[in-house]
Amino acid sequence: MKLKKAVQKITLVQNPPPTPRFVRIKEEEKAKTLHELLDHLQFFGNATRNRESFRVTLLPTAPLLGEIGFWSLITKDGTERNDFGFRSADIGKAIGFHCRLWRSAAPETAASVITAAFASAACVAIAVKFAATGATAVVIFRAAGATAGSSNSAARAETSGEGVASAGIYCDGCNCVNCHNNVDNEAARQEAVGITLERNPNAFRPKIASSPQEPRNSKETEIQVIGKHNKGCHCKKSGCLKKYCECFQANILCSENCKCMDCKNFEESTERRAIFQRDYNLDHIKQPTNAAITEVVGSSGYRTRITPRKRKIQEMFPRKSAADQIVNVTAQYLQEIDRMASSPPSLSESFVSEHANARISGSSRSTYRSVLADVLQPQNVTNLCSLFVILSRVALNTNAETRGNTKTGNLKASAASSAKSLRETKDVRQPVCDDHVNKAEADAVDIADYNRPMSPETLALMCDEQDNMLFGNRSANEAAYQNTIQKSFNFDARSTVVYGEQERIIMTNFLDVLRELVTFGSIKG
DNA sequence: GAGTTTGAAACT
DNA sequence: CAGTTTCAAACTC
Ligand SMILES: [Zn+2]
Ligand SMILES: [Zn+2]
Ligand SMILES: [Zn+2]
Repeated sequence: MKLKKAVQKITLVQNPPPTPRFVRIKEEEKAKTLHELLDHLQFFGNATRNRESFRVTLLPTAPLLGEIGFWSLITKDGTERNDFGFRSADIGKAIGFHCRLWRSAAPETAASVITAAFASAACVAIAVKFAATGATAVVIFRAAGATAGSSNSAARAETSGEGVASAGIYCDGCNCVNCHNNVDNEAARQEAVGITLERNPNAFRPKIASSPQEPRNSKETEIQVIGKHNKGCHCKKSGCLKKYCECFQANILCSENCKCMDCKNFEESTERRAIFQRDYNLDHIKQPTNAAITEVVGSSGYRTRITPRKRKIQEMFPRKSAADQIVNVTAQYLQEIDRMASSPPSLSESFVSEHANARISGSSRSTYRSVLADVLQPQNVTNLCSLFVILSRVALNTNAETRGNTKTGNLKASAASSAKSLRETKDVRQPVCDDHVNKAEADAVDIADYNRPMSPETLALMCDEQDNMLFGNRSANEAAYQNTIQKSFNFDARSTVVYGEQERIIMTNFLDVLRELVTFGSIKG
């Protein structure tokens, strides 16, 4: 008993509460095999998520994936978009998310519904259904910081050091949680400043040399010329006439330090003049009596306070070991992946499929056809989506339970049957977006619910379930591993396990899907 | 220097 | 005006 307690203590020290981000995969080599596996697919971009929402950034190279067909994200007016986000709660709803089938004979654009989404340490998968045609697809994004061989960004941020504390200005009345940048924490603040300076001696140097800060009554144009951005801006799209531009924001003209494109922030610029004139009019003509007040905040941002934009230091007091603290509950499925990754990567393209029902009767020439169309059956996508949904519900309900009870059994059955149906490629004609599924999806908000603890009973059930469901006859090692997981954590650390378990369920089943697809690909090609 | 992540301005 | 999209700096490697 004593020994056990000691173990717990050590584990606790090594495992502080997980940050609300992706769990880092501990063993890099195994993680690498996972990424190798995922490299057999193609990522469309990177993704981060928090509790409420997903945020996805398309890779710059994404259009090149069009070799086998690709969708881009577009706005309603047809322009391309780089990144987008959506809320977990909106999954299953029509949210005006537009996709375009790229490189199709006749690029089609349609509003889409995100039918499911889930996130793991390694990837974010989003299932989309085209509203118009009913075509479905699953797109896989690489999770933030989950590039092969690297630790995740949360861990990396631990060692990064841009402080919030800036040049003697304290936070006061800010909304920071646990803010230490104030007079009560002078020592800590100084330390953070010191660390930051050590890393970057220029961290607190003003960006603007002799920028005009003094209020004045008129003739702004003359004053504005004074000052120069030390590093210069690198604007590309704003013309340096929006506050995106640090020069414009600082109320100075662009200089030779700038590497901006299409710069309109120079003395003779008519565009700049126009803005200036408009600003002046707003301040002095429309609201003449308020002139003194608007001195503080100009309508276009001139004369606003210049606050350098800095990334937050991670919790001000970096915990060095955090990178190594997250439990590795992924070992088992990673072993599976090892096996898989060593097989020939015949499935080397994006995981994109189309719904068979979507094809317009007769000719299909007008629609994009993936080279994987023969490999990826619609059922794969459908089943995968369904799996997301059901597993989401499992996770949700499991978390809602405070103690293990009979409900768990139902959920177990549900998940198990889902996984089963996923593997069987029976002809499931049911569209992903059927009503009852949609409802489930709407409920399935948060698969990885990080913080809620799970009872030991439930935990045990979940573990058993996975064993039966995924590994049939588990090895003694794996059994021991499961025990270790359960015994190694006290109440406080348990949420980590919960998250890990959920992730493992999902990823393992996800793995099954991928394996199945690889198998098909091997057979085909 | 390229690629990624982040905070925030701009937009609706 | 809250939610979403666009933007460029800060960051990492
Ligand atoms: Zn600029
Ligand atoms: Zn500039
Ligand atoms: Zn410029």
